[in-house]
Amino acid sequence: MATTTGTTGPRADMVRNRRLLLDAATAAFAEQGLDASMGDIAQRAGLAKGTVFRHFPTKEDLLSAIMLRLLDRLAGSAVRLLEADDAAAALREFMADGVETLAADRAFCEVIGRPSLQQAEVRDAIADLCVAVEALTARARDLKVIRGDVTGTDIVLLLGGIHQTAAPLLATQPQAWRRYLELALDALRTPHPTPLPEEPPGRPEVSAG
Amino acid sequence: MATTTGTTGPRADMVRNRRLLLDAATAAFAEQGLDASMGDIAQRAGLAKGTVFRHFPTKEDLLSAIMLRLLDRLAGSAVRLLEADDAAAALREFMADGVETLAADRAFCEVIGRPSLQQAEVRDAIADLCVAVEALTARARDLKVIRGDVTGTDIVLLLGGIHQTAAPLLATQPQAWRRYLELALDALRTPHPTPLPEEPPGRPEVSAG
DNA sequence: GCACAACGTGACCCACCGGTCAGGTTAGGT
DNA sequence: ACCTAACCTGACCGGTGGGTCACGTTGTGC
Repeated sequence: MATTTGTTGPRADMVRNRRLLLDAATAAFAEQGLDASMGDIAQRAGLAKGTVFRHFPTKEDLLSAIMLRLLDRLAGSAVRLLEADDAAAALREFMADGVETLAADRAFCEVIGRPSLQQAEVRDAIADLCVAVEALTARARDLKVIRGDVTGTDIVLLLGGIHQTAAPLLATQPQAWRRYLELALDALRTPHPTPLPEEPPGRPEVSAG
Repeated sequence: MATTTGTTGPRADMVRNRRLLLDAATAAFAEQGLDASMGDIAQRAGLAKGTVFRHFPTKEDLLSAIMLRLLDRLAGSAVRLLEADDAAAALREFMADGVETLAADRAFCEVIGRPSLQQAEVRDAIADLCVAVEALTARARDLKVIRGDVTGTDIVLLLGGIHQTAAPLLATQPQAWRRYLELALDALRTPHPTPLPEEPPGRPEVSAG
């Protein structure tokens, strides 16, 4: 009987190298976006290029693995915040977390903004995230702390928008996104707004006034 | 006496080719972003690669020329709208124009969001745009149709943010940006908001209540 | 219509990138 | 200690991109 599950699990160095690779790739993609090269990632991990391709057959596969990590983390954050007492504060905290995550990761921004770059798994993970956030949003909506015509998908999309608004200032004012997060929150709190055009996919239900 | 100005102006075919190049590059950059290649641009223009580099020594020079064109157009639009009767409608129209411009041009989005890609001329043109938009914004602010702590720079930055918010939906809902423009306008109209943190550069003056 | 400078051309250079593979290396069971 | 399969390695390949340059072509003033 092996020390790992069933039919002789993966070798120890492979597990270790996979971690090294994921960490190196996370850093490289975060800094350089999709332009990060496989060679550079291998070098950061202290491994040969071939090893990268043994673990991830294509660059897209590696990218997807990292995007899934991030998306899962955000979805987990949303689920955890569902238990918070203050629904408005929970939503704000989630959004701050999301925007900061985007600000720290160029590749994440690029992938989120362009579905054509997303593999099926990533699209699914984004959909899952929208569902989780919809729960968070619904609570705030029901308590009337945000307007009734905003969906979870809106919130997720806004993360990218808020970050992009502040992006040009990122180098000189790393905290500038806070300004535009507050602006967005003011929009969400608008008391008796004219309804927004075109519901986005995700939750076509509009809470009755 | 030459047919052109003073010291034997540029040759006729050069002027024509420059136009062809700018048009081809505009289209290529709009569709493919910064990944558009000089070879592709030459082909679109029906010219040889060498000709492109004769007119624009580097890819960045060509890119800058095109960004300047766009930025000038937007600044002109802002100045023109200063004469409109309805300040609020003028601001909305400017923003709609800006967001639509971004939605139609990938390279513009990429350059706007990353100052490290901007040559000095482009940065100056963006600053000029912010000044023009500040005039537009000041009118609306003075008439109290938008909150007092929003600057022209905010408006310019918001263009990128609004577009980015809708970007993931662009393929399936080309008009989705309208939803987020309305959301942004609601934020701008917030009556008695808590002041936003950290004024952006551009107009540190906050109109007195 | 001539002559020359300005301009256009496309083959060429080099660096880099994603991806492959034959052969050396090592972990881990016995 | 030893064997083997799993794993790592780095040289290698085809393709592409930005940029150059010697040469042919053409617009333009005289």
